[in-house]
This record gives sequence, structure tokens and C-alpha cells, in this order.
Amino acid sequence: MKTNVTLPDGSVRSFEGAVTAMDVAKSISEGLARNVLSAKVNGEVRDANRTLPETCTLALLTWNDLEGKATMWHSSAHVMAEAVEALYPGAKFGIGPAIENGFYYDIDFGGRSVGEHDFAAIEAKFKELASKKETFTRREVGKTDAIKYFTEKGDEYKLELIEGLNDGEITFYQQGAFTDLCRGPHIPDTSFIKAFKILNVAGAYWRGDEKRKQLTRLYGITFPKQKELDEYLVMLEEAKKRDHRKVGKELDLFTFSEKVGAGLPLWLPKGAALRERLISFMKTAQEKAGYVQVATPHIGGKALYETSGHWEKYGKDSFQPMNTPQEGELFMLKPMNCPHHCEIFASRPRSYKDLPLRLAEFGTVYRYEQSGELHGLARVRGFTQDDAHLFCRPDQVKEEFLKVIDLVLLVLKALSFESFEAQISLRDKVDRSKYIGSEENWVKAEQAIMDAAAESGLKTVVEYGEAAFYGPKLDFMVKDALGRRWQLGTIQVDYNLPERFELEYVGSDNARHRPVMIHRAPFGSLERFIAVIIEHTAGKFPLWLTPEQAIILPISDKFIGKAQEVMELLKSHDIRASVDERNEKIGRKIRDAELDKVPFMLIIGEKEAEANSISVREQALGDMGSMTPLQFKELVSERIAKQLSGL
RNA sequence: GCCUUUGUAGCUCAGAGGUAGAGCACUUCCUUGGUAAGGAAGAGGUCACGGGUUCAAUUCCCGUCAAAGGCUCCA
Repeated sequence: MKTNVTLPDGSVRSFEGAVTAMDVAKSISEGLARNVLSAKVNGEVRDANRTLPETCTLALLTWNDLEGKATMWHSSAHVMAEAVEALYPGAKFGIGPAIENGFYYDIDFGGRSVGEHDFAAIEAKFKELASKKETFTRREVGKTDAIKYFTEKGDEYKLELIEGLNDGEITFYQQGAFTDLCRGPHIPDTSFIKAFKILNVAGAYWRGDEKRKQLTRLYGITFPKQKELDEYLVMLEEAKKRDHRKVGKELDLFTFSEKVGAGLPLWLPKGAALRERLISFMKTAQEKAGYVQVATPHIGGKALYETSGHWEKYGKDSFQPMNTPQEGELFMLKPMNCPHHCEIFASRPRSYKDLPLRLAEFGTVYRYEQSGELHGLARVRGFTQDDAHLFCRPDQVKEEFLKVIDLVLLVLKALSFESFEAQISLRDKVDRSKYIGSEENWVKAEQAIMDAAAESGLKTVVEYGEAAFYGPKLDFMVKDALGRRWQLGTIQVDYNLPERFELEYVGSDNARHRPVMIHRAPFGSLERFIAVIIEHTAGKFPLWLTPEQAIILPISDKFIGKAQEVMELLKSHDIRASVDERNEKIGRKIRDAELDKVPFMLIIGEKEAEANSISVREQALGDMGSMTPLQFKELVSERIAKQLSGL
């Protein structure tokens, strides 16, 4: 018997008899063999020490491959479980997968509270076990034997997992004293793991169901070298420095007050200026795209939300209605702007010639978010959407949708977001109770989104269960400093609300027709959008957006008058500038302006006062030499024009 | 909402069963200085809030509120 192996470069190697991926690695080089974590055999990731089929394609996976890392982290989860079992006899185990950065294991410690103070002991035990160079042994187990093993061990979680499996597809992996139900694959032995750290601990419901027991989830990460762990931890610290909650405080952008309430941000003057800048940017873009502005109140009658379906779908879990003292009328804080906008559409007869009607509003909405869910500006209870609703004829849907995609891309470009994901958010495949409207309408809407997304050429991923209750969405997702994904822009096609609000227009055939609605918010919400901008720029905003574009620094107070003249001149050219009039040396003023991330520092001393010039220093880059205030104004205008090209 | 953790000056943080401290920021004065921190003095805290234990609590215990990391949820 021979084994023929095709390697990724296309070359074919022939071996006498049965061989493993590890054998193949050794035949290539000892160095490679020392680094092989697992192997991709005919497209499937498997243990490196399993026998290969007679004919196969083979890719050897190392730490440089995502799948190699995943193998190592999954194996690390097993070792962590082994350490936990040694220290906490009787602990029961849920699931322990590899994740994007590391791994976790959900553990039932049997009523014991395990927290950060326990980490050191677990880490020490882990290192002791890993250094033993225990091998991971795979074994196929019959269902009855598998049930028997975990019944004796008393682990009801594993038993529940086994219930969902069929005879013949159950495998156990054992390393040292620890045996686990596991599909694999695993690294050859534990000696590959050289560095380990428990990152944090969290509660996690068994099978993600909040009605079931909460297990303790330990998050950890491992590396093949201690140095890599150290670097990773430094990187995490650096990421924390970009946290919008920290930077927002340092730059005086926003604050929170216990008295006002959790999740209700207070915008300070600089942060409010930033918002205004974003709003006027969007207003300009929208005016060009044929939108009209409307304005609606922050509350609406309960009947409005009964019509829209909000009351039915989310009434119980939202801020509760408030009533008027005399008449007892019920009003709700608006969770969305669309019902109000539907009523504007319905306020008079509409002709097909009026469509598309694009109603835009920077509408502030209020949503009840569970207290544990609040997160700085990224998840709040009151926020302002750059909302608009496009009422159009069915034949206009695709074109309008494509135009909105362009608008979203323009926004992402102006803020230099290069890495975003476009996600098509569809209905839950099973649970349809969360949604309103007919199957027919949903199919039409889902098709419309997929067609438009395909035509736009966007790369998209499909997620089920992420749709709004009235329709599917195209969502634009961006990551924050710590890699968490947030939804920013969103575009939604809706056949349902026009039906519920009985919206109509008169067609060219003089008959009544139902319009289609597109809901869209390119920023999503100003709050979350600003949070993500802060983390992406670390507070160094693009010139067009930054609250203060230039600060004028007189060398001594003799030149304050001159500095003020320059400031007035720049302001008359729409440059946002101020003067640092403090009684400090120039070095100090520069340092403070640098830390405040003001893009330009304009220095005025004796030389400049005489020559009617300014010395320009660019933030983080340094001295640019001297020029006249008008030359500086040109410099600023050119840069802004470049940043906003396309608007 | 749930699990783990945290809450001391505007900010970052030390501290201890006997009613508090540093650095920065702030105020005043001196200094008028050319590209990342000039000097001196001063002011500033119900130690998150509410109970309890104690001769004595900011410190120990309980509750509430807020914040952090997750889970669930997310119009």
C-alpha cells in the first residue's frame, strides 16, 4: 500500500504504507515537524498524528495559520479544564471552544464563586500540566459508553451534548488525567503551549439560554512563546488607551451623570461641536441627494405604536408609557422615527409624481436597554439617529437602495473607515414570531436587498435572525479598539409599515397604490458613530471634523494682541481657532496642544509679528516653517477638500 | 436582568478600624520665556448613597446606585 499526498504547492509525495501528517512533516524537515499543530486533510482540519487516507491533499497547519492557532487554543481549553478539575474536584464542564483571540471554557463550579483571585493558582497548575508534554489521544466511543462515562462522572452538561449526537460520531480526547467529549482536532502534545494567561471571567448561560443555569466562563489565551504573550498583553493595554470612554473624557467630549441616568450621555461643548459637524456634513450630502428635512416630537401616542407594531413586539420591554394627569392619555417615548414619518406621508394625498419622497430627521430616540448592556456611547438609552425614510414606488426601490449604499460608502470614506463588513440581516430561520407582516412581503423585501447588494458589488455576509421586526436590513459593521463589532449604518426595505399605516399614492393609472419604505441611517446613531471614530482615530479626528483646527500660541503675552488678530482672520474664513493666552512658556503650550490633538499650532513671536506671518507646527509631525495666515487658510482648505472629496 | 470585579480631590491613583495623602489639573504671585512639562504659595474630599456591627466605620457586613469585562437581550 502506498499513500499519495498532494501538498499545497501542487507537488505529490508518495509514501510506503500508512503515514500521518506528522510523518510527512518530518520527511520535509525536522523544523517544520516541531511547529505542526494540526493538518488540513482533503479540506478538513484533523489531528497531525492521525493516519492519512491513501490519497489526499494535505496542508500542514502551524501557528501562522488561523486554523493552526484555533487547534492550539482549543487544546489549551482542554488543559485549562484539566487544571480546573485538579484544583476543583467535581467541577462540571460545558463547552470550551477556540475563539477569535484565545478560547474559553464554561464551567459549573458547583456553587463556588470563582473570581480573579483564583487565576494565579489555575495558571500555575496549567503551566505544570503543559510542561508534562502530555499527548492528546483520540478515541472513538459508542453512545452508550459515552453516556456511561459521563453519568459516572456526574457531568449533566456533557450528557446533554451527547444526547444530540449519534452513535458513530462520538469521540473522546484524553490528555493526562482529563478526558473530554470532543470532536477535535488537537495539537500533538501539550509542550507546544509555552505561555498561558486567564484574561477574564464572566457568567455565561448554559447553551446561551438565560432561563438555564449560569456557568462560569473563563477566558484565556496561550502562545507558543512567552514573548508573544507579553506582546499581546501590551497590545491590549494600547487598545485600552484608545477606548472612547477614556479619550472622550480626556478631550472633554461627553460625560455621564448618575442623576441624569445611566446610558444618557451629556454632550460637552467640544463633543457637541463634533456632533454638529457630522450633522451638517450629512445634511449637505442629503440635500444633494434630494432629501427634505422634517422634525417630529420625542413622544407619540400609544395608538401610533399599536399601528406600527412596536407596542405588540416591544411594548413590554421598553420604557413604559407616560400619561397626562387630567385626561389619562398615554404617550410613549419614541423608540424609532418611522411611525411619525409615516404620519407625515399620510398627512395629504400623494401622487406618483411626488415619489420618491425622502424625509430626513436627526431624530432622538429612546430605547430601554438592560442595565448590563450599556457601554459608553456605543450602547445607550437615548440617542440621535441620522434617520430618513424614503417612500417610493416599487419600481424605484432598487435605484434608491443603491443610492443609499453610495451615501453610506461616502460617509465611511470621509472618516477613513477602510475595514467594515456589510451584513445582510435576515429573519430568524425558525422563530417567526418576532416579526410582523406577510411571508410575501418579507420575501419581496429580502430579495430586494440581496439584489441591490449584489448589484452594488459589495462583499456581504448573511446573518439570520438579525432583521428588524418590520423588515430585513443591510448593516454596515465596524470594529472598535478591542475588536468588538458594532453596527453603524443600516438600510432597510420595508413593505410592512406602509401596509399597517395604510399609506397610498395615486398612480399614473389614477388608481391607489402602496408605496415601499426604505429606512436608512448612514451613521446609525451619532453616539455610536462618534464612539467608533474616537477609537479608530485615538481622538485625532480628521481636520474637517475636529472641534478645534488650530491653536495660536504667542511666544509671550506681548504677542497676544497679534495672535487674536490672526484668530479673527482665520475665523472669518471658517477655520476653528483659539488663542492660548496662558502665562506659560512656548514649550508648555506646544505640549498641551499636542496632547489635546489640535491639528495645527500657530506660533507667533517677534519674527512673525514683524513679518505678518505665522510659524506652523503640525500635530505629531512638527515644524512646517512659516507662512502667512492666508497661505495657512489655503492649506487647511485643500486638506479638507481632499478629505471630503465626493461630497 | 444575570455572573465576576470596581467606586477615595476635576483626572490618575496610594492608604488605614481612631473622621485622609501623592502627581497632574485649578487659583494667586514671580517669571516674558522660540517648537512636548519654569518657580513659589494656596485652595479643593459627608472617602458613591442608605442601613447595620462597634466606644469609634471612609475602612468590616448588608442593600441601593453607577462603572468595567462577559452572558442574555437589542426597534
